[in-house]
Parts: sequence; C-alpha cells; structure tokens
Amino acid sequence: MKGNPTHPLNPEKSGDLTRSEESKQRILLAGTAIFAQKGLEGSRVDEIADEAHINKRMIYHYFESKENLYVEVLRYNYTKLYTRGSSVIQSGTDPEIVIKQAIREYFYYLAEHDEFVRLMSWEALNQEKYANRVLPQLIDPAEPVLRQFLQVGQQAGLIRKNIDIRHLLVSVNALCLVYFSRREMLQTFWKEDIMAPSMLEERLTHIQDIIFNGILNYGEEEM
Amino acid sequence: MKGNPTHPLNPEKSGDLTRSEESKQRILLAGTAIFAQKGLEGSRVDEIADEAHINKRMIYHYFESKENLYVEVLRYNYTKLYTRGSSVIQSGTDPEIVIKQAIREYFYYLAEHDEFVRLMSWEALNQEKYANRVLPQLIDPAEPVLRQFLQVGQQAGLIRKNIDIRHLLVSVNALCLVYFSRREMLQTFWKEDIMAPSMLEERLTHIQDIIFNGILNYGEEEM
DNA sequence: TAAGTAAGTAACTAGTTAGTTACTTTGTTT
DNA sequence: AAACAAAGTAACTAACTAGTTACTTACTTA
Repeated sequence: MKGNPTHPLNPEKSGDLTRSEESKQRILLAGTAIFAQKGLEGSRVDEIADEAHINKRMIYHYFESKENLYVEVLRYNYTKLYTRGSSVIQSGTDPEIVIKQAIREYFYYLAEHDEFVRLMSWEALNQEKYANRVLPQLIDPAEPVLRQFLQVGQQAGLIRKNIDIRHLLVSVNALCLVYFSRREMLQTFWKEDIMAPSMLEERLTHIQDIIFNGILNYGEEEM
Repeated sequence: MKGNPTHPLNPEKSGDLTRSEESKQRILLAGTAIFAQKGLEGSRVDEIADEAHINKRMIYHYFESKENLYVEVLRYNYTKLYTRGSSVIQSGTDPEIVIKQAIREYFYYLAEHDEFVRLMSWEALNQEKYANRVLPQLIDPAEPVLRQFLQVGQQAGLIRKNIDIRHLLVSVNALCLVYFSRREMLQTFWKEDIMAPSMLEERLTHIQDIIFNGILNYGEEEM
C-alpha cells in the first residue's frame, strides 16, 4: 500500500483533469483491469489501490465501497461501448452496409476489449445484479432507434419477414461474443492463434456468411 | 455444521452404493449446486457441507481440498453431458436428421441444466484452468468421431464445402448457449418468459433456421 | 502569507474461512 | 464379543480482507 508519493499536478499528462478527477480516473482504470480479471468477489481492494498507485483510503473517499466502485466500473465501460455504438447506427445510409459495418465494429470492439467481454461474463454469472443498475439508463434511449432501424431494413426486404428481430440480435451477439468469451477453450483444441488478425477476419467472415446467407435476403443464391 | 446424525446404511435409498459412495455422491451434488451458483471463490466449504448434510471434515476426507472437489464436480458434470452426447452421434442414420436431433438435444440439455451452463461460464472466466484438467480426456476420444461424421455430411453435399467445420461447431454452441448464459439480461428487455416451453421452441426453430438456411444445403428455397 | 479545505497516508479492527486436530460412533471380520 | 477399520463430529487456528480511525501533506483563495 504505497500510494503515489510525489504526484505533482501534471498538466501535460492530465490535460484538463483536476488532480482528483485524475485520481478517480486511475481508480476506474485499475478497477476495470482487476475486476475484469477476478470478478467482484475475487478482487482485493488493496490490489486495486496498488494498481492505481493510490492509497486504499482514497477508493473509499471517491467510491464509498468496493461494490459501488464495481458498479461505476461497469457504468464506465458500458458507456464507452454504447457511445461508440450509437454513432455507427446514426450514420444512416444503405441498411445493408450499416448492418455489415455494425457487426464488424462490434466484433472488433470485443476483440480489442477483453476486459469488457469479461466484465459482461461476470455480470451474467451475477444474474446481472449490478449491470441492471446501469444498463437500462443506457439502453432505453438507444433501443427504439435500433428497433426502428431494423424494422426499416425488414420492410425494405433486406431482412426476411419471418425473422424475430430480438432473436436476430441475440444471435449476432452470440456469434461474436462466444468466440472471445470461450477463447481459452477454443485455443485448447485449435492449432492456430485464435486472436491472430487473419483468424479474426475468418471468424467475422463466417459470422457474416451465416447472418447474410441465413437470415437476410442477400441477392441471388451464390454458392 | 450439523452432519447427518443417524445415517443408517439404507439399502432401499442407496441402491448398490455403499455408505461412503453415497456420501461422495451427495458431496458432488451439493458441490455442483453451490459451485454453479457462486463459483470456486464465492463458495464456502461449510455451505457445501450443510447442503450435502455431511460434516465438513468428510469433504476433506474424500476430496482432499476445495479445489480438488471443484475439479471433480467439473468432471462429474462434463461426463454426464458427454456420455449423453456420444449416444446421439452414434445412432447414425440420415446426417440431416442426426444433426437436427443433436442440436435439439444439446439445446434442451442446456435448458434443463442451468448448473452446467453456469459451471462452463465460471470456467471460461477461470481461463479453463480447472476444466483443462478433465476436458481433454473426455473430448479427445470423441473428437475424431464427430469430425468424421461432419466430413461425411460435407461430402454428401449437406454442408457447404466452404464452411469451416470448427466455426460451425462454435456457432451452434454460441447460438444455443448465449440464450441461457445471458438469460437474465434478455429477460430484462423481453416481456415473455425466456424459459417458457413455447419460447424455447421458438428459439430452437430460429437456431435451426439460421444453421440450415445459412450453412447447410437444405433443399429448395422455401421462404 | 495565513487559513481552510482537498488529497493522501499508515496502522488498526472486526469478521470471515480453508483446513486441522483430537476425538466418538458405527460397521465388519474373525 | 473383541479388535479393528471406516465414517463421522466439534472445536480450533492461522491467514486474510473490507472498511475505519486519526493523522499529515499539498493546494487554493482571500
């Protein structure tokens, strides 16, 4: 439990952040790393303090409790994804291109954010106990936009009429997520490196192949 | 920490099991329930002892350590699935029917075995640390059988030639698993009960629709 | 520059838990 | 039925950890 002994206000590194905001930020990043690795129960507050180069007392000062820090770590990370997500949907041109692009963005977001994949997995096992405190606020405004977008895609004939859009969303999520959330399992049985760029591109192609040839009306038969 | 005070050897209830085998069995079942719910770290040995109606000391007598009990709980539960799985594959008639049946069996196995879904999820977060001690023994003999079966399906023209069978397996697994492993999340946003029989059948139909219309050569266009 | 406040620190406490010890009870074999 | 082994028990301990207390240092503003 060392804490950062000097800690001068460093305008170069901290930008516009005040010292306290910079400390909070460091705690959130450390919390993300540790909680993603070990979950709420498995993580030690002392460890997070060390990782953040801050005294444990300050975690209680800024976040009140371990549990509350965990919720704020979830909020921080979900917000990052949803902010990015909305910008993709809003760039509304051709639905087909937007759908393909959205799947690609989501897939590579997961590929590059192991902590996010793991935080979601911990929350699934927590029965979404903590995520439910932050997710509705984020999803409720986004949901009608997404739903309407997909309905337009359906009415334009791109998505088959008999497909339930909710299942489609679950399936896209599943096809992307499981590749990462179970990657140690896959890696046990695959020779190639699961995370190699060429393998990622192969997986994405497979997903788009399933979704577009299985669900969407995608021009002529082409096999 | 009561333990079972009377515990007469009860041949009616225990069948062929000796008393010690029956105790081991009770510990494994209790371990399955508690570890599935709370994971390795979150579970308390005292709690497992209570659930098994046995003294904690006996857990150490039969299983040596909490960690080792966890591994044996994994072995017990994976073995149950794999035993069932092999019998489906071996009933080798029409590949199309067998594939459909295998997906249905797996899907409903997961639907009925929440503890199994959760044990797998904990292991994913453990980077398969403990599952890797038992899985290869189970999968290694089954793998060539499955692979050859799928290759026959591919050569018979049922599965498109340009589909990587490994990705196909990951995808089927993903489409089934995520519906259950994230069900609290889905339930937050869906009105209907995710686990209602009609909803399960709907999900399975959707999965088979994706797989058969997207991946397999499934007769004529039918939409 | 003095006073007040925000940020940071070290040492402690109260509660918890995996694993052990020293023991008793139950069942089996000769 | 006596001797022995298997199964079961209660109470303990050593290690750990979330959260607190009483304090010092750094920064800001009048």
